[in-house]
Amino acid sequence: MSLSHAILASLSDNTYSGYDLAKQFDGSVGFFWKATHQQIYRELRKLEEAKFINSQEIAQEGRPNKRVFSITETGKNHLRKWITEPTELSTTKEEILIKVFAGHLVPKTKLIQELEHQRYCHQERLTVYKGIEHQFVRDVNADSREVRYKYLTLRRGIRFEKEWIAWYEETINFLAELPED
Amino acid sequence: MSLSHAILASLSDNTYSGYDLAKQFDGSVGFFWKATHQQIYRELRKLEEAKFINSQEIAQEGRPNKRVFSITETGKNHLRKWITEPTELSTTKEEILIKVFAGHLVPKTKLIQELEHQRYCHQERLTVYKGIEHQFVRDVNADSREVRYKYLTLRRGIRFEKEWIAWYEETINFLAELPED
DNA sequence: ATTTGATATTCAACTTGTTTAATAATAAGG
DNA sequence: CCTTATTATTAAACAAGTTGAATATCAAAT
Repeated sequence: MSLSHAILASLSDNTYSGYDLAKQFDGSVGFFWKATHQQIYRELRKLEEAKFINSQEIAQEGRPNKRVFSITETGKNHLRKWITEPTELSTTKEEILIKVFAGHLVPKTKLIQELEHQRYCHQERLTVYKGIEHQFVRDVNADSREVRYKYLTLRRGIRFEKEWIAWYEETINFLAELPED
Repeated sequence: MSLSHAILASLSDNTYSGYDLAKQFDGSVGFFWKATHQQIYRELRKLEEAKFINSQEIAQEGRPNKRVFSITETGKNHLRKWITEPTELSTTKEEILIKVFAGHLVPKTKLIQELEHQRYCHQERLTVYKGIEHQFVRDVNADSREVRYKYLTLRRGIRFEKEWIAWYEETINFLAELPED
Protein backbone atom coordinates (compact mmCIF):
# COMPACT_ATOMS: atom_id res chain seq x y z
CA MET A 1 0.00 0.00 0.00
CA SER A 2 2.60 2.53 1.06
CA LEU A 3 5.30 1.68 -1.45
CA SER A 4 3.45 4.01 -3.79
CA HIS A 5 3.60 6.74 -1.15
CA ALA A 6 7.27 6.13 -0.55
CA ILE A 7 7.95 6.54 -4.27
CA LEU A 8 5.80 9.65 -4.50
CA ALA A 9 7.61 11.04 -1.46
CA SER A 10 10.95 10.45 -3.19
CA LEU A 11 9.67 12.21 -6.28
CA SER A 12 8.16 15.04 -4.25
CA ASP A 13 11.17 17.31 -4.66
CA ASN A 14 13.09 15.84 -7.55
CA THR A 15 12.85 13.67 -10.65
CA TYR A 16 14.35 10.20 -10.71
CA SER A 17 14.62 7.18 -12.95
CA GLY A 18 13.62 3.74 -11.73
CA TYR A 19 17.26 3.00 -11.30
CA ASP A 20 17.83 6.13 -9.20
CA LEU A 21 14.85 5.25 -7.04
CA ALA A 22 16.15 1.75 -6.51
CA LYS A 23 19.34 3.31 -5.19
CA GLN A 24 17.39 5.62 -2.89
CA PHE A 25 15.56 2.59 -1.59
CA ASP A 26 18.92 1.18 -0.70
CA GLY A 27 19.73 4.16 1.52
CA SER A 28 17.79 7.35 2.26
CA VAL A 29 14.10 6.34 2.07
CA GLY A 30 15.30 2.76 2.17
CA PHE A 31 16.24 3.18 5.83
CA PHE A 32 12.55 3.06 6.66
CA TRP A 33 11.01 1.47 3.57
CA LYS A 34 12.66 -1.36 1.69
CA ALA A 35 11.87 -2.27 -1.90
CA THR A 36 13.66 -4.12 -4.66
CA HIS A 37 14.08 -2.64 -8.12
CA GLN A 38 11.41 -5.12 -9.28
CA GLN A 39 8.82 -3.68 -6.99
CA ILE A 40 9.79 -0.15 -7.87
CA TYR A 41 9.51 -0.58 -11.62
CA ARG A 42 6.20 -2.38 -11.24
CA GLU A 43 4.85 0.33 -8.97
CA LEU A 44 6.07 3.07 -11.32
CA ARG A 45 3.95 1.55 -14.10
CA LYS A 46 0.89 1.65 -11.85
CA LEU A 47 1.57 5.19 -10.70
CA GLU A 48 1.92 6.36 -14.27
CA GLU A 49 -1.35 4.66 -15.24
CA ALA A 50 -3.01 6.45 -12.33
CA LYS A 51 -1.54 9.76 -13.63
CA PHE A 52 0.23 10.36 -10.33
CA ILE A 53 3.54 10.54 -12.17
CA ASN A 54 4.69 10.96 -15.74
CA SER A 55 7.88 10.04 -17.47
CA GLN A 56 10.25 11.37 -20.05
CA GLU A 57 12.90 9.50 -22.01
CA ILE A 58 16.28 11.08 -21.45
CA ALA A 59 19.05 10.41 -23.95
CA GLN A 60 22.38 10.03 -22.23
CA GLU A 61 25.89 9.88 -23.55
CA GLY A 62 28.27 7.33 -22.18
CA ARG A 63 25.48 5.19 -20.74
CA PRO A 64 22.08 3.79 -21.70
CA ASN A 65 19.11 6.12 -21.98
CA LYS A 66 16.74 6.35 -19.07
CA ARG A 67 13.16 7.22 -18.29
CA VAL A 68 12.88 9.94 -15.71
CA PHE A 69 9.74 10.25 -13.63
CA SER A 70 8.16 13.35 -12.15
CA ILE A 71 5.23 13.70 -9.83
CA THR A 72 2.11 15.37 -11.24
CA GLU A 73 -0.14 17.83 -9.41
CA THR A 74 -2.63 14.97 -9.04
CA GLY A 75 0.12 12.86 -7.51
CA LYS A 76 1.14 15.61 -5.12
CA ASN A 77 -2.41 16.08 -3.96
CA HIS A 78 -2.80 12.36 -3.50
CA LEU A 79 0.31 12.38 -1.31
CA ARG A 80 -0.81 15.46 0.61
CA LYS A 81 -4.13 13.84 1.38
CA TRP A 82 -2.45 10.66 2.61
CA ILE A 83 -0.01 12.59 4.80
CA THR A 84 -2.75 14.44 6.63
CA GLU A 85 -5.12 11.50 7.01
CA PRO A 86 -4.47 9.64 10.26
CA THR A 87 -2.89 6.22 9.72
CA GLU A 88 -2.54 3.29 12.09
CA LEU A 89 0.79 2.53 13.69
CA SER A 90 3.00 0.64 11.30
CA THR A 91 3.41 -3.00 12.16
CA THR A 92 6.89 -4.07 13.11
CA LYS A 93 8.36 -7.44 12.32
CA GLU A 94 11.37 -8.23 14.43
CA GLU A 95 12.91 -11.63 13.91
CA ILE A 96 15.31 -11.16 16.80
CA LEU A 97 12.37 -10.91 19.19
CA ILE A 98 11.01 -14.23 17.96
CA LYS A 99 14.43 -15.64 18.68
CA VAL A 100 14.45 -14.23 22.19
CA PHE A 101 10.85 -15.30 22.75
CA ALA A 102 11.83 -18.92 22.11
CA GLY A 103 15.35 -18.44 23.45
CA HIS A 104 14.82 -21.01 26.19
CA LEU A 105 15.20 -23.69 23.52
CA VAL A 106 18.88 -23.09 22.90
CA PRO A 107 21.96 -22.80 25.13
CA LYS A 108 22.19 -19.34 26.64
CA THR A 109 25.61 -18.71 25.11
CA LYS A 110 24.29 -19.37 21.60
CA LEU A 111 21.53 -16.85 22.03
CA ILE A 112 23.96 -14.30 23.42
CA GLN A 113 26.17 -14.87 20.39
CA GLU A 114 23.34 -13.99 18.04
CA LEU A 115 22.36 -10.99 20.18
CA GLU A 116 25.92 -9.74 19.95
CA HIS A 117 25.91 -10.17 16.22
CA GLN A 118 22.74 -8.11 15.92
CA ARG A 119 24.08 -5.47 18.27
CA TYR A 120 27.15 -5.20 16.08
CA CYS A 121 24.98 -4.64 13.00
CA HIS A 122 23.10 -1.88 14.79
CA GLN A 123 26.34 -0.27 15.82
CA GLU A 124 27.52 -0.29 12.22
CA ARG A 125 24.29 1.24 11.07
CA LEU A 126 24.55 3.91 13.73
CA THR A 127 27.98 4.81 12.40
CA VAL A 128 26.53 5.19 8.90
CA TYR A 129 23.73 7.42 10.19
CA LYS A 130 26.16 9.57 12.15
CA GLY A 131 28.23 10.02 9.02
CA ILE A 132 25.15 11.22 7.16
CA GLU A 133 24.27 13.52 10.04
CA HIS A 134 27.72 15.01 9.77
CA GLN A 135 26.98 15.88 6.14
CA PHE A 136 23.69 17.45 7.14
CA VAL A 137 25.34 19.62 9.75
CA ARG A 138 27.97 20.79 7.28
CA ASP A 139 25.26 21.68 4.76
CA VAL A 140 23.50 23.99 7.19
CA ASN A 141 24.00 26.77 4.65
CA ALA A 142 22.13 24.97 1.88
CA ASP A 143 19.45 24.37 4.45
CA SER A 144 16.20 24.06 2.56
CA ARG A 145 12.83 23.22 3.98
CA GLU A 146 12.94 19.76 2.37
CA VAL A 147 16.30 18.96 3.90
CA ARG A 148 15.10 19.80 7.39
CA TYR A 149 12.25 17.32 7.13
CA LYS A 150 14.63 14.65 5.93
CA TYR A 151 16.88 15.43 8.84
CA LEU A 152 14.07 14.55 11.22
CA THR A 153 13.84 11.06 9.77
CA LEU A 154 17.58 10.67 10.18
CA ARG A 155 17.29 11.70 13.83
CA ARG A 156 14.80 8.92 14.29
CA GLY A 157 17.28 6.46 12.80
CA ILE A 158 20.02 7.59 15.14
CA ARG A 159 17.82 7.56 18.24
CA PHE A 160 16.50 4.11 17.44
CA GLU A 161 19.84 2.52 16.73
CA LYS A 162 21.04 3.84 20.09
CA GLU A 163 17.97 2.44 21.75
CA TRP A 164 18.47 -0.94 20.10
CA ILE A 165 22.04 -1.05 21.35
CA ALA A 166 20.89 -0.16 24.87
CA TRP A 167 18.31 -2.95 24.80
CA TYR A 168 20.95 -5.39 23.60
CA GLU A 169 23.19 -4.39 26.52
CA GLU A 170 20.34 -4.86 28.97
CA THR A 171 19.33 -8.17 27.46
CA ILE A 172 22.82 -9.63 27.18
CA ASN A 173 23.57 -8.65 30.78
CA PHE A 174 20.29 -10.12 31.96
CA LEU A 175 21.04 -13.40 30.24
CA ALA A 176 24.63 -13.47 31.43
CA GLU A 177 23.37 -13.38 35.01
CA LEU A 178 20.77 -16.12 34.52
CA PRO A 179 21.91 -19.19 36.47
CA GLU A 180 20.40 -21.77 34.08
CA ASP A 181 21.89 -23.78 31.28
CA MET B 1 9.59 -16.71 5.87
CA SER B 2 9.53 -16.03 9.58
CA LEU B 3 5.83 -16.44 10.15
CA SER B 4 6.58 -20.14 10.41
CA HIS B 5 9.21 -19.39 13.04
CA ALA B 6 6.85 -17.15 14.96
CA ILE B 7 4.27 -19.95 15.05
CA LEU B 8 6.85 -22.53 16.05
CA ALA B 9 8.05 -20.15 18.77
CA SER B 10 4.50 -19.85 20.08
CA LEU B 11 4.17 -23.62 20.11
CA SER B 12 7.57 -24.06 21.71
CA ASP B 13 6.21 -24.29 25.24
CA ASN B 14 2.52 -25.02 24.81
CA THR B 15 -0.08 -26.42 22.44
CA TYR B 16 -2.54 -24.16 20.69
CA SER B 17 -5.32 -24.29 18.13
CA GLY B 18 -5.28 -22.04 15.09
CA TYR B 19 -7.79 -19.88 16.86
CA ASP B 20 -5.61 -19.59 19.95
CA LEU B 21 -2.62 -18.67 17.83
CA ALA B 22 -4.60 -16.01 16.01
CA LYS B 23 -5.32 -14.47 19.41
CA GLN B 24 -1.65 -14.63 20.39
CA PHE B 25 -0.83 -12.87 17.15
CA ASP B 26 -3.12 -10.15 18.30
CA GLY B 27 -1.11 -9.57 21.46
CA SER B 28 1.96 -11.35 22.84
CA VAL B 29 3.92 -12.48 19.74
CA GLY B 30 1.73 -10.14 17.75
CA PHE B 31 3.51 -7.16 19.30
CA PHE B 32 6.47 -7.93 17.08
CA TRP B 33 4.96 -10.16 14.39
CA LYS B 34 1.54 -9.55 12.89
CA ALA B 35 -0.50 -12.18 11.09
CA THR B 36 -4.15 -12.69 10.32
CA HIS B 37 -5.93 -15.93 11.12
CA GLN B 38 -5.87 -16.65 7.37
CA GLN B 39 -2.13 -16.64 7.24
CA ILE B 40 -1.87 -18.67 10.40
CA TYR B 41 -4.18 -21.46 9.26
CA ARG B 42 -2.41 -21.58 5.90
CA GLU B 43 0.98 -21.76 7.54
CA LEU B 44 -0.18 -24.42 9.99
CA ARG B 45 -1.07 -26.64 7.05
CA LYS B 46 2.42 -26.22 5.62
CA LEU B 47 4.11 -26.81 8.96
CA GLU B 48 2.14 -30.00 9.46
CA GLU B 49 3.07 -31.21 5.98
CA ALA B 50 6.71 -30.52 6.82
CA LYS B 51 6.26 -32.56 10.03
CA PHE B 52 7.32 -29.61 12.17
CA ILE B 53 4.04 -29.80 14.03
CA ASN B 54 1.22 -32.29 14.44
CA SER B 55 -2.36 -31.88 15.42
CA GLN B 56 -5.03 -33.58 17.43
CA GLU B 57 -8.77 -33.10 17.27
CA ILE B 58 -10.12 -32.10 20.65
CA ALA B 59 -13.81 -32.58 21.40
CA GLN B 60 -15.19 -29.73 23.45
CA GLU B 61 -18.45 -29.25 25.25
CA GLY B 62 -20.24 -25.97 24.97
CA ARG B 63 -18.27 -24.94 21.90
CA PRO B 64 -17.11 -26.35 18.57
CA ASN B 65 -14.33 -28.91 18.48
CA LYS B 66 -10.85 -27.73 17.74
CA ARG B 67 -7.58 -28.99 16.34
CA VAL B 68 -4.72 -28.46 18.71
CA PHE B 69 -1.19 -28.27 17.37
CA SER B 70 2.03 -29.30 19.05
CA ILE B 71 5.59 -28.87 17.91
CA THR B 72 7.53 -32.03 17.02
CA GLU B 73 11.18 -32.74 17.84
CA THR B 74 11.93 -32.01 14.17
CA GLY B 75 10.14 -28.71 14.52
CA LYS B 76 12.04 -27.82 17.68
CA ASN B 77 15.34 -28.60 16.04
CA HIS B 78 14.39 -26.55 13.03
CA LEU B 79 13.63 -23.62 15.34
CA ARG B 80 16.82 -24.12 17.33
CA LYS B 81 18.88 -24.05 14.18
CA TRP B 82 17.21 -20.86 12.99
CA ILE B 83 17.67 -19.16 16.37
CA THR B 84 21.41 -19.76 16.41
CA GLU B 85 22.06 -18.96 12.75
CA PRO B 86 22.85 -15.27 12.30
CA THR B 87 20.06 -13.36 10.55
CA GLU B 88 20.09 -9.95 8.92
CA LEU B 89 18.53 -7.00 10.66
CA SER B 90 14.79 -7.00 10.14
CA THR B 91 13.57 -4.40 7.73
CA THR B 92 11.39 -1.73 9.21
CA LYS B 93 8.54 -0.08 7.38
CA GLU B 94 7.48 3.15 8.99
CA GLU B 95 4.74 5.06 7.24
CA ILE B 96 5.08 8.01 9.58
CA LEU B 97 8.64 8.54 8.38
CA ILE B 98 7.47 8.69 4.78
CA LYS B 99 5.03 11.33 5.91
CA VAL B 100 7.75 13.34 7.62
CA PHE B 101 10.10 12.84 4.68
CA ALA B 102 7.58 14.54 2.38
CA GLY B 103 6.22 16.74 5.14
CA HIS B 104 7.23 19.92 3.33
CA LEU B 105 4.25 19.34 1.02
CA VAL B 106 1.62 20.05 3.65
CA PRO B 107 1.01 22.88 6.13
CA LYS B 108 3.17 22.43 9.20
CA THR B 109 0.16 22.30 11.53
CA LYS B 110 -1.36 19.41 9.60
CA LEU B 111 1.80 17.37 9.91
CA ILE B 112 2.02 18.15 13.61
CA GLN B 113 -1.56 17.01 14.01
CA GLU B 114 -0.75 13.61 12.54
CA LEU B 115 2.44 13.38 14.62
CA GLU B 116 0.40 14.02 17.75
CA HIS B 117 -2.07 11.36 16.75
CA GLN B 118 0.74 8.83 16.33
CA ARG B 119 2.34 9.87 19.60
CA TYR B 120 -0.97 9.31 21.32
CA CYS B 121 -1.18 5.78 19.88
CA HIS B 122 2.31 5.02 21.16
CA GLN B 123 1.40 6.33 24.57
CA GLU B 124 -1.62 4.05 24.68
CA ARG B 125 0.48 1.10 23.66
CA LEU B 126 3.02 1.93 26.33
CA THR B 127 0.23 1.85 28.90
CA VAL B 128 -0.78 -1.61 27.70
CA TYR B 129 2.80 -2.86 27.92
CA LYS B 130 3.24 -1.45 31.40
CA GLY B 131 0.10 -3.24 32.47
CA ILE B 132 1.53 -6.50 31.19
CA GLU B 133 4.82 -5.79 32.91
CA HIS B 134 2.92 -5.35 36.14
CA GLN B 135 1.52 -8.87 35.73
CA PHE B 136 5.01 -10.21 35.08
CA VAL B 137 6.36 -8.61 38.23
CA ARG B 138 3.53 -10.04 40.32
CA ASP B 139 4.17 -13.50 38.91
CA VAL B 140 7.79 -13.50 40.04
CA ASN B 141 7.05 -16.66 41.99
CA ALA B 142 5.87 -18.61 38.97
CA ASP B 143 9.05 -17.42 37.33
CA SER B 144 9.95 -20.03 34.75
CA ARG B 145 12.76 -19.89 32.29
CA GLU B 146 10.30 -19.37 29.42
CA VAL B 147 8.64 -16.43 31.14
CA ARG B 148 11.94 -14.66 31.63
CA TYR B 149 12.70 -14.78 27.94
CA LYS B 150 9.29 -13.41 27.13
CA TYR B 151 9.85 -10.65 29.63
CA LEU B 152 12.87 -9.52 27.63
CA THR B 153 10.72 -8.99 24.55
CA LEU B 154 8.29 -6.98 26.63
CA ARG B 155 11.14 -4.79 27.87
CA ARG B 156 11.99 -4.07 24.28
CA GLY B 157 8.41 -2.99 23.66
CA ILE B 158 8.45 -0.64 26.62
CA ARG B 159 11.82 0.87 25.77
CA PHE B 160 10.84 1.42 22.18
CA GLU B 161 7.50 3.01 22.88
CA LYS B 162 9.27 5.43 25.21
CA GLU B 163 11.81 6.15 22.53
CA TRP B 164 9.10 6.77 19.95
CA ILE B 165 7.41 9.21 22.28
CA ALA B 166 10.70 11.02 22.86
CA TRP B 167 11.28 11.31 19.11
CA TYR B 168 7.77 12.67 18.66
CA GLU B 169 8.46 15.31 21.31
CA GLU B 170 11.70 16.28 19.63
CA THR B 171 10.12 16.36 16.19
CA ILE B 172 7.01 18.28 17.16
CA ASN B 173 9.11 20.86 18.99
CA PHE B 174 11.46 21.19 16.05
CA LEU B 175 8.56 21.78 13.69
CA ALA B 176 6.84 24.17 16.06
CA GLU B 177 9.92 26.37 15.96
CA LEU B 178 10.27 26.31 12.19
CA PRO B 179 9.42 29.77 10.85
CA GLU B 180 7.99 28.59 7.51
CA ASP B 181 4.48 27.99 6.33
C1' DA C 1 39.32 -8.54 -28.46
C1' DT C 2 37.16 -9.77 -24.36
C1' DT C 3 35.83 -9.68 -19.81
C1' DT C 4 34.16 -6.98 -16.01
C1' DG C 5 31.35 -3.54 -13.99
C1' DA C 6 28.03 0.10 -13.76
C1' DT C 7 23.86 1.79 -15.68
C1' DA C 8 19.08 0.84 -17.07
C1' DT C 9 14.90 -1.98 -17.63
C1' DT C 10 11.85 -6.07 -18.08
C1' DC C 11 9.96 -10.95 -17.48
C1' DA C 12 8.41 -15.04 -15.05
C1' DA C 13 7.38 -17.73 -11.14
C1' DC C 14 6.67 -17.95 -6.61
C1' DT C 15 5.66 -16.80 -1.61
C1' DT C 16 3.62 -13.84 1.63
C1' DG C 17 0.06 -10.81 3.17
C1' DT C 18 -4.75 -8.68 2.82
C1' DT C 19 -9.70 -8.55 2.24
C1' DT C 20 -14.06 -10.35 2.33
C1' DA C 21 -16.90 -13.80 3.19
C1' DA C 22 -18.79 -18.33 3.94
C1' DT C 23 -19.68 -22.20 7.17
C1' DA C 24 -20.71 -24.31 11.56
C1' DA C 25 -21.45 -25.19 16.66
C1' DT C 26 -23.11 -23.36 20.74
C1' DA C 27 -24.25 -19.86 24.54
C1' DA C 28 -26.88 -16.06 25.97
C1' DG C 29 -30.05 -12.34 25.75
C1' DG C 30 -34.32 -10.24 24.30
C1' DC D 1 -37.86 -18.27 18.65
C1' DC D 2 -34.55 -15.35 16.85
C1' DT D 3 -30.74 -12.42 16.85
C1' DT D 4 -26.18 -11.62 18.42
C1' DA D 5 -21.65 -12.97 20.15
C1' DT D 6 -17.94 -16.21 20.67
C1' DT D 7 -15.46 -20.06 19.23
C1' DA D 8 -13.45 -22.52 15.32
C1' DT D 9 -12.11 -23.29 10.49
C1' DT D 10 -11.98 -22.84 5.41
C1' DA D 11 -12.36 -20.58 0.66
C1' DA D 12 -11.28 -17.48 -2.99
C1' DA D 13 -9.33 -13.50 -5.05
C1' DC D 14 -6.13 -10.18 -5.11
C1' DA D 15 -2.07 -7.16 -3.84
C1' DA D 16 2.55 -6.91 -2.25
C1' DG D 17 7.05 -8.74 -1.84
C1' DT D 18 10.94 -12.08 -3.25
C1' DT D 19 14.11 -14.60 -6.26
C1' DG D 20 16.50 -15.42 -10.25
C1' DA D 21 17.36 -14.35 -14.55
C1' DA D 22 17.44 -12.09 -19.04
C1' DT D 23 18.45 -8.10 -22.03
C1' DA D 24 20.87 -3.98 -23.48
C1' DT D 25 24.23 0.18 -23.52
C1' DC D 26 28.48 1.73 -22.79
C1' DA D 27 33.21 2.52 -20.15
C1' DA D 28 37.31 0.76 -18.62
C1' DA D 29 40.54 -2.54 -17.63
C1' DT D 30 43.03 -6.86 -18.97
